[in-house]
Amino acid sequence: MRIVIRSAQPPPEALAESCHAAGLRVTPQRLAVLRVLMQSHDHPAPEAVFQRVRGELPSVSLATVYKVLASLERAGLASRVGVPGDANRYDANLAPHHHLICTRCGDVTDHEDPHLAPALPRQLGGFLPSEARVQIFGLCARCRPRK
Amino acid sequence: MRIVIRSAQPPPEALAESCHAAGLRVTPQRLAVLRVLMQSHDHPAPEAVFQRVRGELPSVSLATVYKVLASLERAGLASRVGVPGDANRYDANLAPHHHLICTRCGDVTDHEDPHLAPALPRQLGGFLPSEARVQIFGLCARCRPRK
DNA sequence: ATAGATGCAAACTATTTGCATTCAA
DNA sequence: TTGAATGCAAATAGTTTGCATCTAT
Repeated sequence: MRIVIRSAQPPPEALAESCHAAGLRVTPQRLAVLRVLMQSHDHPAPEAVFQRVRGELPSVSLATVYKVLASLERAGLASRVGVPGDANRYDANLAPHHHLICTRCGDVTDHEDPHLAPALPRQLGGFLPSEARVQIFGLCARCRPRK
Repeated sequence: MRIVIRSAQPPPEALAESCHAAGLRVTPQRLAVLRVLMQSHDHPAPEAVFQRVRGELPSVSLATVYKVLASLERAGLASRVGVPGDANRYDANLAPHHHLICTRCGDVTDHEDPHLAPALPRQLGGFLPSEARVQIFGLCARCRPRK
C-alpha cells in the first residue's frame, strides 16, 4: 500500500512545457490553475480552485477557472472525479490510482495500489474498456469511530 | 463476464414490503419511483425518473422525486452513481456490481464480475473501507469505432 | 391524531454561454 | 495579425427548502 506523494513545487517551466506540448497557450491563468491543482491533494472543486488561484492572481474569474479546467481535462493534464452527491472535483495526479472516499465528510484521498487495479480484458461484451478506477467508500481517519 | 438482468416487473407487494421494512411509509409516489428505478437499466438522473414516474402518476412533482430518491438512498434501497461531469444518477441494483461508463455518450451500464471486485484489506492506512466500486471507462458498443 | 409525505413556488448552487476585450504565438 | 483566452454579466441546469396541505399509520 502506497500513498501518492506529489512534488510540493513543480518547476514553472515544466508546467509551461506541459501546456505547450498539449497545444494549449501558456497563460498566467492556465499556469496558476495547473500549479494549484498539482499542489492540492484534496481534489478541489472548481470553486475551491478559484479561491486558491485568486491568492496569487486576484483578477482571475470563476468562469475562466471553469474554462481552464475543461481545457486541462481535454488535454489530459487533469481528470475529473465523480463523487456521488457532490460537485465535480479535479485531480492533476495523472498516474493511475484509486480513490478513498469518506462517506461521512466527503474527503477524497488518492490511493495507489497495483493489486487493486483490475486487469481489463480487451473487450467486455460490446464495450471497449480503456481505463478502470476504483472508488473505495468508507470512513477516513478523522471520521471513523475511535478505538 | 455477466450482465445483470433485473426482473421486468417486480411484484408490487415486494416493493411495499421493502419500504415498510426500511421504516418508510408506503406512498404511491414512493412505490412508483422505486418501480421505475428497478425497471430502468440506464441509471436515470432525477429528471429522467420524474418523467417516467409522471407516466403512471401525472401529479407527482419533481421536488417529491428528489425527496423520494434521497429517502430511498438513505434506506439503502437505491444508490447514487457519481459520473464525472454529469448529474447524479440513481441505481436500484443492490447487488455489488461495477459500471461501464462510455466516455463519448455518457451511457452507464451495470457489470457484474466477481474477478473485478478487489479484495479490501481490513484497513487502508487510517481509512476504514466498507465497499469498493469499479468504474470502467471506455466506449460502448454504439460509440466504439466500427470494425 | 399525528408525524411523515406531498406539491408548489421560491431560493440556492453549480455550471455554461455570449460577447467585447486582451494577449500569446 | 489573429485566433485563442479572458472577464464580466446574464442565462441555464440541477438541487434544496419553506410551508401549507394531505395521508399512511
